[in-house]
Amino acid sequence: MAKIHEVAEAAGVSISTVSYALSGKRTISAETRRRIEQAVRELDYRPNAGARMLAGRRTNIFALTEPFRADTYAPAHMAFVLATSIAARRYDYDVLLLTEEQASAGMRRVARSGLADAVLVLDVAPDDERVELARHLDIPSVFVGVPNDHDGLVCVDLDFEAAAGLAVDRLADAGHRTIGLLGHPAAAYHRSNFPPRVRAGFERRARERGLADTVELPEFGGARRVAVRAALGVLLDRGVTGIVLHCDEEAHVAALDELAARGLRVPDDVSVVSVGSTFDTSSMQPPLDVLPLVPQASCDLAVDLAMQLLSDAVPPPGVRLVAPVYHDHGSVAPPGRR
Amino acid sequence: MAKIHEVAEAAGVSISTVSYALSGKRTISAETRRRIEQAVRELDYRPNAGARMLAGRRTNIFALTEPFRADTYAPAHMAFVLATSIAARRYDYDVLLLTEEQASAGMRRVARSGLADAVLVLDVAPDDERVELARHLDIPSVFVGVPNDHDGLVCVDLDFEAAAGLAVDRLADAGHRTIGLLGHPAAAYHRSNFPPRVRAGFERRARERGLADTVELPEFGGARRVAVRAALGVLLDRGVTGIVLHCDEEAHVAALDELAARGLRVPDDVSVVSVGSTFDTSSMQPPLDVLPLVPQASCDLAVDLAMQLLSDAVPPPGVRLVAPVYHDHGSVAPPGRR
DNA sequence: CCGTGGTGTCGAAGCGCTTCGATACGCAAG
DNA sequence: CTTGCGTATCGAAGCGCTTCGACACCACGG
Repeated sequence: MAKIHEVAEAAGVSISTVSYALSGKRTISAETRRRIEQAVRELDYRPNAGARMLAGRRTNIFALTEPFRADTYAPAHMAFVLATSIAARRYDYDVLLLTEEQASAGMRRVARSGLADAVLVLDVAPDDERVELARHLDIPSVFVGVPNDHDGLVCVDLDFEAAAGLAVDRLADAGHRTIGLLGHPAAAYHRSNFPPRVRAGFERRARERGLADTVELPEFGGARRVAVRAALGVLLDRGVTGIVLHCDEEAHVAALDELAARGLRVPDDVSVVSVGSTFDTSSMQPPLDVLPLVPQASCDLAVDLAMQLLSDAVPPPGVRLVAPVYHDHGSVAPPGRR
Repeated sequence: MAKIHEVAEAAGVSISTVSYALSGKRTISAETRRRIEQAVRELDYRPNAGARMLAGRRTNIFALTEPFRADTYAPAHMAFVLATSIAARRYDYDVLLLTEEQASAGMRRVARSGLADAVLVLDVAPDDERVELARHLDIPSVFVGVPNDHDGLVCVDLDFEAAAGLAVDRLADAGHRTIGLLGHPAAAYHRSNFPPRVRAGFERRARERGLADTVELPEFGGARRVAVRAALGVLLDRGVTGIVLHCDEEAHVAALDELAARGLRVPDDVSVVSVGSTFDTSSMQPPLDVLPLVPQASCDLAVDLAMQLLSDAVPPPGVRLVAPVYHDHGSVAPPGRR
């Protein structure tokens, strides 16, 4: 592996000139820069990571804490990890994966050994042990997700509440007066930070628009299909004509199957809107309107904020909500043909 | 963050003594070691990662290349990433995640900057671009999976061929004379390294045991269920009484549903064995016998090998196959009641 | 002509650790 | 009493980079 000293020699300049040329922190004449860049290319030079960390007090590494649990829904989490990694690369940062069940241990270890410049916190629980730790860590952190107690933290997330509100609006605008939310199982409301926000947004907007609303949280203990069937039954019995779906892909499919089995067509008999999905609802049978959760949107912003936290223009703590976007796939229509 | 110098001071010894006490590379008296350990605890000391890399020529980091593709089956891949991370922690190693589509770029970058001590290669394709690169890299690598051309590489994997062979044996031992393999879609046979090995093991053992065998690779282009139904139809039409399943969870479920729909009971009418699954087949309806792919087994071994490659007792290149284990859940019985 | 300020480059001092060789000590053997 | 050796510890030299302050040079105005 070539070293900066060899580059300097090849370019006929001093070591420090090479360093400045590469970092751009001091002006270097065009000609000198050209020679240095050529030497770098010829020698296939890349600064040694350890030396850079030690001298520069920059590791160019983000720690990513993602405490994989048994019940973790893999596809969504993988999408977030991937999106974070891609976002980090834009700034020439790499991602160190912390997966230990004792999430705090990893964060503390990495911070104390100066292995990372900042911590990105994924899969945030409403009452997350990492919140308290983040406050006392000596490197900055960004939460992708909003814990209950987020005082002094920098958080990024989709505005789930607004998303649910827009879903309700769409149904109300189409003329529905009785709507229902088919949500994640009740347990998810303690484990994850966003289901409660969807529910709150749903209920608030329903109230504001004067709609009758019902919330059903199927228990997936046994067969998923059975639970979804039961929940859907409750909603339909109450005369629901518009349904907001906030659950995983399997439950979506099960719900659509069940509607079909009951002879109900979407959107002719029932209107459906999906909220906060990370999977593709546009190729379902039928395609569903959706206000998706886009990992890239949150992760790009999270990485941007992390970079700012490392600069001297430190942004203030607070929650940054990403505005939801409505994608129309034709699953909402006026009620009443039933 | 405390530094080694402060630890030395607190323990009343020199810096080098602290270093040796912590690394164990020279003998330190029990009493001195005690004082040092106490100082470390009190100061909450952790060696600075950058300094360690620079001076020690050890980064304590493994790079993990996992080129997430659109068609990646998330749960299995996540399981491997997690297993690797856990295995690495046993040696106080952290994992740096390389996800770039251009997988080689990340490997090269990390190797050239000395960011990692070794590369762990996941999600290996039969004709993987990382193979050639690994040969020319100046840090060692371990492949979890076996590429076609694995000359000079260190590879670890489940012995898929043996697993398929054992599955066939089980069916043959139970008295089945006509068996079928319901495999991954044909495309997977180019993308991944193990489907061909399962197929080869299946066909070879079937031949050895004198069985009639059929291989069906459903195309999941449209609805999964439809494809699985068709493939299963072909197998049953040919008089298959024993089925080996080597496909994803969804296809398993679809296959069992389809059997039930045809009024065929497992194992009374048809025997079924699952091969190389990472998901739980014991809680399916009905529970299925399985020769599972256990991420932990492969990843533990891969990390062990990586550590050896970093030691002076460098193991020879070659393929290390993990022996498959048969888990009986009662889905195989003698044929003929049909 | 000298002073002034901007521009481009260099030398050297670290960053915090590991590790080599040297040293000091005590103890058994000669 | 010296010699030799093993044990426990120390000092100092890097590891490869960043960055600070210094300096040389040139163009400009006075």
